[in-house]
Amino acid sequence: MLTPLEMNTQGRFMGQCLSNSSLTGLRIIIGQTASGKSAIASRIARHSDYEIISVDSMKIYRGMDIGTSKPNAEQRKKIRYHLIDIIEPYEEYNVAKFVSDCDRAIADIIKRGKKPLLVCGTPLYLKALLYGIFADSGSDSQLRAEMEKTASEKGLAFLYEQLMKVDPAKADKIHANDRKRIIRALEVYKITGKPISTLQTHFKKTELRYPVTMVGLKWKSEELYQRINERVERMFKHGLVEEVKGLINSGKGLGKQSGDAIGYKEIVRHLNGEITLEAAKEEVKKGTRYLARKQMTWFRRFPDIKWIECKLGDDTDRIYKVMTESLE
RNA sequence: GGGUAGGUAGCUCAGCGGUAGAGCAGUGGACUGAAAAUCCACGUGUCGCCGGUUCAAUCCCGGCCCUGCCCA
Repeated sequence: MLTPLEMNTQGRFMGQCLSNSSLTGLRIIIGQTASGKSAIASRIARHSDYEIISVDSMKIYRGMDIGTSKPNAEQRKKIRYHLIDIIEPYEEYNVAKFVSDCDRAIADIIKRGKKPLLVCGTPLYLKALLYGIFADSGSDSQLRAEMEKTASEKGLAFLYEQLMKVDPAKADKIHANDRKRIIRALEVYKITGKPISTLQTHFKKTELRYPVTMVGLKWKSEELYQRINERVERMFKHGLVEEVKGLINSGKGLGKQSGDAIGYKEIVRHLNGEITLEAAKEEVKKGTRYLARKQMTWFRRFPDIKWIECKLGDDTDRIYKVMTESLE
């Protein structure tokens, strides 16, 4: 039998590859930032044979603990977590790596007779896991740098025109100002000789790579924002600024991707003397609200999510009960 | 009680005799190898209330209510 990773390379559907014990599918908890999904997932895992897989583009970085709300040492003693602390902040990561890392983690958990429980805060990663992603091209940072240079010298429109020539279908789909997507599309064309639009076909499939059961925590935005504000206050109280200072002073510093993390980029600006601490805190709150909104635009498009309505002051036992029943 | 400044979008405020605008906040969407990234789009609100002047009032006049400040 092929491993999930091998099947992914071949771009084939592999849902049936899972053992019989998980026929109802991969259990996935989704929710906006600060929705409480991690806490409830931990509680579920503590009382059963689940292991948690983090589907999160920022929890992968070692040393970025407070700002990404990772599980604490106590929790990690009781529950096994995957795809947390897998690389250094100065290292690079991407969706495709996530898909293969996650496939491997799932297979490993199942092989040991346990059940994976995915907790998703980065919807793109989940989508790529479920639908697959083309495997013909990596990325080329030198090529990107050259194109960035061209863009600043001759204007982005110059690159967009190139894209219109080599891949009109893709050019049509993206906006002429969307620098990153224009550069990526040209990068793929230059590496593979194929238009990226002919490779990016997986998301249109109707069959998923895994059968799934998805449950989501849903909040009214005002109440979620209140939780966000409280959580950001807590992060600062618990030493987020010191954490960022520590990362910078370690010598290696933050990377291009990890340095974009909400809660980190704002504090870096504060430490550089650009903004006050109070302003940084407000920016972190604002950025987190923005993140929550963007997560929701993805979730709205995911099919078959069972939503659990949450309210401030809710009985957490009730949510736990509904959640465990939904995941059966 | 007297004086004074004001009451316009969720907030801070600008504005003008021809029924209104900015910043911030907020909202919707796109998204496949940087995604906590990148990009696109979205501004009707009793202009405090009642009356008057006027062809026409958010704007001018009068009264009232409310808020800040000053004086008693």
